[in-house]
Amino acid sequence: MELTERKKQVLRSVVDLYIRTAEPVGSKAITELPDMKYSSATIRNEMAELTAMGYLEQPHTSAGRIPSAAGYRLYVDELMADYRLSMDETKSINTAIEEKMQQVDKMVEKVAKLVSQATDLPAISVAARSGGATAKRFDLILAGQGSVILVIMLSDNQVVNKLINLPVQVTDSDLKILSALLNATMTDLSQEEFSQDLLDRVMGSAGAAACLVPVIMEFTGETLSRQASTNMAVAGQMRLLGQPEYRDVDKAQRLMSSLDEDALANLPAVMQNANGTKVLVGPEHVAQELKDTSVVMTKFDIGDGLQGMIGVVGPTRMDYAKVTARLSYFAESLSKMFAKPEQPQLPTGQEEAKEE
Amino acid sequence: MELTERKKQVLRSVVDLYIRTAEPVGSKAITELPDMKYSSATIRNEMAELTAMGYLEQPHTSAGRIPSAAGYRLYVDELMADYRLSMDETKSINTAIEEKMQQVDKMVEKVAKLVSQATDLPAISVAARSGGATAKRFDLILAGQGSVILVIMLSDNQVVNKLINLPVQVTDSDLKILSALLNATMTDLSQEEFSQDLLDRVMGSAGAAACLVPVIMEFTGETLSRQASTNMAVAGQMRLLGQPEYRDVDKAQRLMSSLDEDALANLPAVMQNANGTKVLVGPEHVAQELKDTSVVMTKFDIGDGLQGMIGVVGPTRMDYAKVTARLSYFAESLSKMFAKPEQPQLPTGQEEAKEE
DNA sequence: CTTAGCACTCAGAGAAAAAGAGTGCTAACA
DNA sequence: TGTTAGCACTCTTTTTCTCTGAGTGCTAAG
Repeated sequence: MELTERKKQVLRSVVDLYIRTAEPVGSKAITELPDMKYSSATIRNEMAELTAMGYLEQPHTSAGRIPSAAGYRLYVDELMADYRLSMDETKSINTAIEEKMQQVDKMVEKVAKLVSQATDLPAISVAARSGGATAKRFDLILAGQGSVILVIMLSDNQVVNKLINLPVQVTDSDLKILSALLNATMTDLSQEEFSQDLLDRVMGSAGAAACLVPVIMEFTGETLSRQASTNMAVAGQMRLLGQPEYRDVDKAQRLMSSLDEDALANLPAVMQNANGTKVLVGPEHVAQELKDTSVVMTKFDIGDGLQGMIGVVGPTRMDYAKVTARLSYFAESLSKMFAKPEQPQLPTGQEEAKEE
Repeated sequence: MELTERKKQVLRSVVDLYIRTAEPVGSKAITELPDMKYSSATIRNEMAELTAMGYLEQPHTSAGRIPSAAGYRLYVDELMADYRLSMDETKSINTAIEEKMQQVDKMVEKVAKLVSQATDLPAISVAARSGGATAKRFDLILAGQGSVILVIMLSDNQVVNKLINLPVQVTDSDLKILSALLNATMTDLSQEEFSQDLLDRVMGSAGAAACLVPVIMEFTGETLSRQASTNMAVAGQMRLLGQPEYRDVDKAQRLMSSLDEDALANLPAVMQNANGTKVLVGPEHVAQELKDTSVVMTKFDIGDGLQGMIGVVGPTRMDYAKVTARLSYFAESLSKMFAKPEQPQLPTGQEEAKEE
């Protein structure tokens, strides 16, 4: 059987309507659409054939049709109309990004939150390093009696810090000496280069605060390897409840619990060598738990060897056109923001102050 | 009418059962409890009187009784049995705290997450400063061409950082000079002391990187005032769905949306001058939206003038004994952890590395 | 190839009936 | 005087049944 132009038009109409109403679509509803010049009988025939071809399904005999996974696939790949973002939409996305991206290390959480807001669906955001990070700078700060704060700045401009409690007293100048030493010897090293040998070498010249060195080295090593894997956040799970397919609390709950965890860990892998925006429809999923939801995701560039990914999860019946458009725009804006380090990302810094 | 010992016993039984089953409790069910030596008829009489006294209510004539707000109140204040935490529970709380509290500045989020996990209810965690914070140390780090990372360490050991993009080029030594200046002039100042005057003064001696000063000052001021107000996180909203009273998605959604926002902002105020663990039952609430949920909350000490608060939100029918016990223990452990700066919070630092 | 017409199917709404849980009251009992 | 057995009554919940209407597939005519 052939997929004629008219069949495509019918399929598109069914998907469009179903996305809007969440109810099975009957031949009559299609007839009433503008641009549809055929009678319900004709549409019925077409629909019957589309069903036979696997693009539509029927919940039961006397119901209308709903798109099958294959139907959505076709819709996403060929049929759906481009969704043009309105000025308002682009503007609100830009403002959000500008206002929220202040603290570098909370980036992932904030992006997830923003994307979720923009799409009204649960969102996930991941930052992963392709190469390995290195430490760019160490600072040691005395914090009260006997505890020290270690601040490490990574090559990707993330800042991590750790409170270390000491068994012995150290002075401010001890720390100055040690941090100079750390900066001299331990910066720009990849995780693999943190060897026993290095530890011995640093310990040798560490002076009074030597007891800190093993802790610092271990933490640094850990940090570098952790960052190397992934760093991800999920936001807006509750938004699923807004979708009629999740009126059933059990269903919603089942999905939600998987939204927190490993199921999502696989997603970045899917994006690995893909480019642009990718849509995973229902059963095409890697993760079992997500097999009746769809995922839209896209990559963006953070610079300094960091890869970002944002995505949203929703019912298969989600508004792919809108979601894809917003997500792509988001990715674009984020890439742009990270891409121009010479150029202030905010006009010139008057708005810097606004936070949260 | 008098609240006899037997009436109390009946009331306690009703609340206990209702907490466990979420179903109205009938006289028969009470009879079947061990330690209940009266017939259902007697219990019925008692229940009728408890209802008249306002401690119980009847959803409809032919249903059992459920506790009224007053009933819960009495239960919480006098009736409920102490819940003894098992070794497992205390251990898992301690391990969680030890493992997760590495990054000082992500404390609030992590505590919220942990508390929610421990109670299986949505949790909120707040850190608020009684006095004002001050900056303890400034660092400026050159990050690629034309952008600088500002790291501020606050008097409460929190570390905040901000990426600043520059309209002009600065060198590493410019930054050294400027940060020395900042550390000399801007540390230990409360928010109010950040005046135009100070700005002028610092600008005057700032040298090459002077253009950074306004941005830094503004950010610092903002940070101090923001930290001074509150810093809060909510976690585990979805856990509400596990409660039978929220099988109704609309209801759940309504509550959830208020869980994110202002409704909670009032809670810390309630704790202001209270001590220990506090229970707010349903209609006793400040926040309209929460009027048919209960909140259990408790304070803990972060040290350095910081006050912490943790709390959970749940149906009025929550297991107060268990929740209160866990929450109190949590608060205690956290206080302990923050209270001993001379003493390593982890044995001696071998485990420091574990993160996430 | 398209369309009008029609018999047929089946989910969902509603009404009616049946079941069951729990009560309040009375009267007997210790 | 406090306790309990017994019973009629109330009202929710569950089940069963009927009915309605949307939507279909097929046939035959345009």
